[in-house]
Amino acid sequence: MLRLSTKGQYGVRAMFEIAKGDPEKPTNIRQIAERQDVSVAYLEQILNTLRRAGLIQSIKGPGGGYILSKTPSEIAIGEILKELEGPVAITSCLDPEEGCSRVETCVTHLLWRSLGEKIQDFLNTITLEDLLNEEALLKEAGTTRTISLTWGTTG
Amino acid sequence: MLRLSTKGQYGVRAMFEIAKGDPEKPTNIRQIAERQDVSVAYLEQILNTLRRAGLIQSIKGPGGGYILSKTPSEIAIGEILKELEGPVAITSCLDPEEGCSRVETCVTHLLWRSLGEKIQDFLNTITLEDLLNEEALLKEAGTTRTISLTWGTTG
DNA sequence: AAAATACTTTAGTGATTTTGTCAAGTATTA
DNA sequence: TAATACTTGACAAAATCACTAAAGTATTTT
Ligand code: FES
Ligand code: FES
Repeated sequence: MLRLSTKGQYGVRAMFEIAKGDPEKPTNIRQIAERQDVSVAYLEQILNTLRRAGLIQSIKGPGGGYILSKTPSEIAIGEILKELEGPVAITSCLDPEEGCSRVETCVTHLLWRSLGEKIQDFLNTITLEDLLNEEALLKEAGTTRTISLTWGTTG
Repeated sequence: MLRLSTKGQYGVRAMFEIAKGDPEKPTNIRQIAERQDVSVAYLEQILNTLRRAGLIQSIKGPGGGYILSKTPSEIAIGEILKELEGPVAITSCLDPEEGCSRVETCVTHLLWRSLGEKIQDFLNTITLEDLLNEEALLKEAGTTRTISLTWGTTG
């Protein structure tokens, strides 16, 4: 339950891949596609959305590609997902575009709203920089799984 | 994003409706359907799943219906959803039945896992009793929205 | 100017999932 | 034994997902 679409997943992975690159040298779409194992055509859609949202910039011509509009620490995962999948809305009742007449008296509504806010908070806290740091830790530890996540459950 | 299917939503609402009833007198399916505005046929599917999972018991014959197998405080929302929608799995990589070869080195995987665990923890903390208490508060406050949720975001 | 590179945009499509409905049961009790 | 009520499995319309395809626009190098 509560699955994220591939669009959101690929979007985050693509942003991560761009973040890993040199801020001066754009990462081109084929590199992203290859490293993250996603089709170029599908990535085009995704990166386009993210560019229109202002999260990345594109540079055309030979040697072109994509760069981040802000530093990795300023880009939260929640922002990326929001652009690709809209705001967190556990139920249609919570969707600004749909709504529900029961809202006023519905107890479960409060539950879903509360859960949604918790998720949103979490996603807005984690940034691309956190992912970069995490990868550094992963490599250090070799194949051993890192537990020292600042956003882990044990914390 | 991250929408719950209606099956899960209706399931929780149905369980709440049963929890509201007298533990001695079963709530019949038509009452649930009417009060929660869901079709009887669809509810049958849902309640059947929940019964097989042991969360509710059915009582046949005239005056029959459904009762909870445990007290409301012993039934977490997470249990209900798990039966109707399977475990939380933000990505297919996290699904026990699917998996992914990248798991070992994938940073985003750690992110989704962490988020999933947070959601799971939350859903396992809230019980039907919490919902009952919340409704009592709601009625007390009239149309004013209650903010005093123990599981609210204001903490 | 021309060619190469690379991003941009819009359509369309097959597979899958969701959201139910329908119909024919079985079990229990007044 | 009739009425009530739960049980089960099959099925289907609708929506969403996860892409693919193709033609276009912009920029830079030669
Ligand atoms: S059913 Fe829509 S708010 Fe509860
Ligand atoms: S893509 Fe499957 S674990 Fe990251």
